[in-house]
Amino acid sequence: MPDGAKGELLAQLARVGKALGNGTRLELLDLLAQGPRSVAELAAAAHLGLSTASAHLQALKHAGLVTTTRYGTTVEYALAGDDVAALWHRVREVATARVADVGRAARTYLGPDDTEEIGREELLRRVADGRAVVLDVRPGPEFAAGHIPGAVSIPIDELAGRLEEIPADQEVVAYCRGALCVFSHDAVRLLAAHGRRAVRLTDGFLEWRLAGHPVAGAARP
Amino acid sequence: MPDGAKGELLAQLARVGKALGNGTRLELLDLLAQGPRSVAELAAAAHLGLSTASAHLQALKHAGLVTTTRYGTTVEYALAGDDVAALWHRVREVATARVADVGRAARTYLGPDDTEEIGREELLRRVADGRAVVLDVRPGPEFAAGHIPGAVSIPIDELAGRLEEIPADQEVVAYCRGALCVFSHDAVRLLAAHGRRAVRLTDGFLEWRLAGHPVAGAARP
DNA sequence: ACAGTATTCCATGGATTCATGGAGGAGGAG
DNA sequence: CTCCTCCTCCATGAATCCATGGAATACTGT
Repeated sequence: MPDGAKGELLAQLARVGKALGNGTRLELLDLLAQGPRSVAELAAAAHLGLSTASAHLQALKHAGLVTTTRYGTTVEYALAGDDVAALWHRVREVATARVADVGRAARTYLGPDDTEEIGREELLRRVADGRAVVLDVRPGPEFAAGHIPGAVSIPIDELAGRLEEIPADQEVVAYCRGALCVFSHDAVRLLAAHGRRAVRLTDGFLEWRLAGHPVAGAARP
Repeated sequence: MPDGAKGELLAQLARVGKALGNGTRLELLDLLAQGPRSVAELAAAAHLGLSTASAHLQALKHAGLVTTTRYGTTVEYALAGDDVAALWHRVREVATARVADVGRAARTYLGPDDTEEIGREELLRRVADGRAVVLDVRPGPEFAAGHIPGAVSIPIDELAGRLEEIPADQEVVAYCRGALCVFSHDAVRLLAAHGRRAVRLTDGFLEWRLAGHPVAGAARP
């Protein structure tokens, strides 16, 4: 890399890349793609120490990928914009398509390919027909920060104990955070094991939002 | 970042980010976005030692962003696909929009904002009207690997000595690699200094190709 | 087989990144 | 003012990354 103005420009661009070059930061970015969260919440959700989470969040902020807002004593981090969400989505897409080990790791993490998936348009069609109910299995705060209009929220942790809340005469379309999120896979398996007809959305809420579909409940206090 | 399957998946995804986290690699990626090149060519174009260039190219390959093909004794590196070009474009877009220092470094590198720019559609319109001639000021090999149909190739280094090759009765639309490439800025300034009416394409060939416009001369032997 | 060219491999020292625990600072409630 | 909560800053040692020059490898042409 040359010194001088060009080198300086490239070095600045590389800051964005560096921010994406750490699994912990990617996990935080993935959480933030679902909605704004405080440092403590993010640390808990990602099973990180507070210092560690804070440091990584500041690295993301320094790279311009997230912004902060102070509410009293808590600091809320949020994605800097939908272009950042699109960047994160593109990274996953390229990695999935181009790195064989990513496909392997994804299969290990998501489990066997035994669940049926449908696209966003097919979901809309089935809901319009009254054939399907949409089930959001993400943790409660993420549902609250925004979800597919009409979806029912039952976090995956509580699903086993709340099966009777789901109307028995319709099929279920479960979704979660995005293409590499395990919750919807687990939900479909759990529902199928209880004799319910269930499929999952191919990707998740991030892709739904990026595709420009309407979002419910995204108000900020 | 948790251990286990999820941590493994995130670590794999981070490999793509790490590959983007170094200015030298970004420069190589930017060159490869213009077309396939050998190691020696890339090293020369980026002013790198051969060992250094080779090591970085292998890092990009390990992250799945580029592929290699052997032709006799030379190894040709190429972008793994247009999804990688789109990723690189998105990184620049986010960095430009979100990191103040990038905007500053870009202005320093590209020079004062004294050149008129037009979009791709406007370029097509002016060419269709016979009002404008399109000038490709990238180095010869990049023009050969693909260019805007009908464009004339005069590398920026040779432009000062080849001004008479450009028809005097039309205005010039100069373009180069992409949004952060300095050649077209320099070309417009040079032409204007010689009394020619010249504007530049807002971005460059990378964006032209990604937008799905036709490309000439991209044949591979 | 031999010489020549293009590329990769390897060893090295210096710089950067990382996780972590404890101190420090900012704001709110009493 | 004082405690309390939430978060940031700081120091540290281990791990990783980086540029570089010289040796080793792969292939071509003779």
